[in-house]
Amino acid sequence: MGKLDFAPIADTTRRAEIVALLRRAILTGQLEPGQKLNELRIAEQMRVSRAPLREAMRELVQEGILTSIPYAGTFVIDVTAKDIDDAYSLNKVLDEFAIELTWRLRDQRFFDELDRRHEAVKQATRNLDTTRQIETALQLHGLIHEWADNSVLLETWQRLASRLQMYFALHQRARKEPVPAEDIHETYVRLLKGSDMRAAQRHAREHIDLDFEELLAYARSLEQRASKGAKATVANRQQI
Amino acid sequence: MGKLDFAPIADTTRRAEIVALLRRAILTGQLEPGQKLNELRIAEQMRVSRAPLREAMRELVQEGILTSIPYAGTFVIDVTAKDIDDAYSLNKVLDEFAIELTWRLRDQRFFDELDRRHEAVKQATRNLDTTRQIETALQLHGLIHEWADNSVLLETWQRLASRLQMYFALHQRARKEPVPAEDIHETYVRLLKGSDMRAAQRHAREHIDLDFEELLAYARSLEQRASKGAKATVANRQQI
DNA sequence: ATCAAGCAGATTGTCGACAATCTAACAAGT
DNA sequence: ACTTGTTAGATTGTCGACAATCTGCTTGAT
Repeated sequence: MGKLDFAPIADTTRRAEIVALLRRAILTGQLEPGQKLNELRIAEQMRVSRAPLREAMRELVQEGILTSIPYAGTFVIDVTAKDIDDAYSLNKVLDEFAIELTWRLRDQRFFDELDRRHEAVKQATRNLDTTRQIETALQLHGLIHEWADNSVLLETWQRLASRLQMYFALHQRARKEPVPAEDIHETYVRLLKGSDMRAAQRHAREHIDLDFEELLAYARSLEQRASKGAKATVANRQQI
Repeated sequence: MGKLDFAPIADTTRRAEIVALLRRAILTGQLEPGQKLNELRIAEQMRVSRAPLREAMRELVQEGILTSIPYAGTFVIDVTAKDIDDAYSLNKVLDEFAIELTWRLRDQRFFDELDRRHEAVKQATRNLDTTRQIETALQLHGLIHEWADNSVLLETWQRLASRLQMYFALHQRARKEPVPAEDIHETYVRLLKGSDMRAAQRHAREHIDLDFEELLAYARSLEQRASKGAKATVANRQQI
């Protein structure tokens, strides 16, 4: 009997595929915040009945990237500057905790994986693939949460990462300029490889690694515009 | 125009009521960990079709208290000692963060609400209503998260609190002895009213306020038993 | 002109039935 | 005895249709 360990086979329900499709559409910004999801239309587009689609939407509502109002519809969550700020501040706390848990568990496999993900970010940056750049950067940051061996922390992080990805995608789509070429994750990776845990934690708490300041400024500017134009966000709601 | 603020009217979908019913059943321990939820049977019992029931179950899966295996069924999550430990250690981190955020926002209304919830715990304790005691204790601890004015933190706490409630309910049902009569929350409340934030945070991090040690010991004993009887947890799976 | 009542039209919520898949029991072969 | 096929039953996944609810427009009265 060989000691080969197989990976679990893929979920073969329509529901699971719909969840993946919708999540991707939302996180990449193809579905904009506030936008209403018309069940009939989406179901027809996907060649699927409404039952699995509705179940998928229920999952994404609980995942925090959709919101549902009975008999009115299901919408992509609206993003406010406060939401971003809240998410970011909690993120810092979780990072600090994850570093603490991960620290003594670091080994060669950890360092290798860290380099691998770091390299993926750099490659996406070189390719000017902004969507992938966001994705890989979050995966790089997610490693400490995966490695921390705390399932509840990991779940929490993944929920948070979904939103962060959405926020950044939103931001990237808004600004037309190319992404920064320099490597902003260099320090982060170096500290995680080092021997000073406190320094790594401090970096997580203090350093704006993911361009958050710019993201926040963008969100605030959006709200300025919205408050001037009365209920602009509502008016902008489109149907898919 | 009066400045009366109305509460949102109740959700009138079957789905929402089913979610509430199921959640209550799980958190009070009426549905045991590992137990399978038979859709047809539950739907008949609730006089509801499977569609809203399934949607409700999808929500609870994402909420983390149910788990689903395609074409096999949906089960109440299994509880391991590690799960409890993970949840508790994250809980401490979140508490510390919540205290930091709440601290400068404390006002008379906060203190009043703190006392009100504290009183509710004491009353449930006097009445020997263990289920309600757990519920009120978690509501007491939840106040700092509600007050912190960070929506992401609050969401995260609520997910965590669901699990904690489930764990404690499990424990309480197992031990036949009456609950402790003394008031273990006295110090917690006093520190939250005081002026030393660090002390309050230290208390949250160090003091075992919610009988966690005993809960952990119980969970570990369960696993001891399980490992002896091979796959006892699976064998014990009952249908509702 | 303003406002309430009421009437389509569209959309969400729910239902019952059917299809796909799993489980367990049994039979047959080695 | 042990594995491998087969089959019947039960359960989950999906579908199409109907009911409940909302939205916006029209109508009519003041």
